Amino acid sequence: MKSRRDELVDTALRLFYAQGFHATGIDKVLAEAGVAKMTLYKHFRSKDELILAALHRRDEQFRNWLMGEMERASADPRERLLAMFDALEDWFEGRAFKGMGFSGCVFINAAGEFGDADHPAHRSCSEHKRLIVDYLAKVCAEAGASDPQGLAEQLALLKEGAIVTAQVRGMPDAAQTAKAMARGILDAALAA
Amino acid sequence: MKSRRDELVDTALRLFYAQGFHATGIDKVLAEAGVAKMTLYKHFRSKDELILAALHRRDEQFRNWLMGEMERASADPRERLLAMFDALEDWFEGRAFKGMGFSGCVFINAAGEFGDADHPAHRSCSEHKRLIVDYLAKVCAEAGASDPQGLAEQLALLKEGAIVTAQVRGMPDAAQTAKAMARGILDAALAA
DNA sequence: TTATATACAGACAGGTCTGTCTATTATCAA
DNA sequence: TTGATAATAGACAGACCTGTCTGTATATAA
Repeated sequence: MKSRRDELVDTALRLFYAQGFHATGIDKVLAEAGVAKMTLYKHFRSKDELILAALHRRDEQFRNWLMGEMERASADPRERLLAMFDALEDWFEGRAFKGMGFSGCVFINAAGEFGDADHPAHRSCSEHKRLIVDYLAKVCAEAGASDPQGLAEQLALLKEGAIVTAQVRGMPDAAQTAKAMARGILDAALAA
Repeated sequence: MKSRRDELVDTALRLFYAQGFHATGIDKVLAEAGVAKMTLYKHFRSKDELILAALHRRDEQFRNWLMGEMERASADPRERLLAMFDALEDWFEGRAFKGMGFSGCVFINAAGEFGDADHPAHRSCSEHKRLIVDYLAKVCAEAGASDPQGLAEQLALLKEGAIVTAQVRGMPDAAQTAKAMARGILDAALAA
């Protein structure tokens, strides 16, 4: 059973993601979560703290989902890396997270709203992206890449490009465009 | 000499870009521009209209800059395409637009704040990205690509990925990562 | 039962936001 | 000079924002 705190964080994440951080008021979160204001301020010191909690939840949720999809797709590291882009396509098409249609990457959105690189929310976004690159590098190493870090950076860059293209231009097929490019990169990098 | 309207649009663009759209109040724009409130509301019906005007100005400014840099770099279409990523690096390092440090792409940021794809601001962002792809496709055609549109989509995706990586993770060298990938793509696509 | 912790509803203060209004000043052309 | 245009400062309304406070209800555990 979900605690009131979880209820708040889940609702906040959903609204922040769909409508933005500054555009979403505390009262809207409270009304949708069915929670009293004092309950929020007992669990969090401020809206900023709620924002950080929502980003933290999303980090776990998203990485668990992505790694799960990749590992479910294949046992072969190279295929796992390519499977990332199929997972992205599911996400872009709205099939990945129930109750949350695709509105781009909440971390890219947050980095835009909290432009100062030293802002805690911005740092949290940077950290999320780094963790994903770390995971990709691990899989690249398993695939026998000579420069797993560099290869992971390239694949991550393709992922970001696909997300932005899907969101800003409404082109979910950007996932397959990126996948085709990834195939070329992997062919070159893993042709030992 | 700059008109009051231009003063407003330039100031608004600078503040919206650095601090976000919802986080930037009209009063801040007015104070920085040194313009009275009624002057703003004589030129624009609402803040939303000012936002659209700022995005429109940025569209012209950015595309003029990018196309200028590419055409200045070389007369060879293939080299022009690669020069895009050197221009991006200048931008990421803060050398491109005076008075405006790098805070990502204002269109990506706006699409995040105005998540609804039907919102006029979001549509304006989509349009900007499309115009850039169109230009890239033209240069790809000049380079003799068999599928200039498809190639342009790939290069644009690399560009978006580099921008996001540079902003969210503070890695301006993402431009060179993208350039290396672009070279591989172009080698394959233009190997007639 | 009694004590304790948790959550509730709702009012409230103090600030900020957009957009409107009035009244005044500056500019420039006929 | 006269008249028209444009911009000014600054008050204002009404809405919304975050965060605090009071007083009440509920549930759990000793």
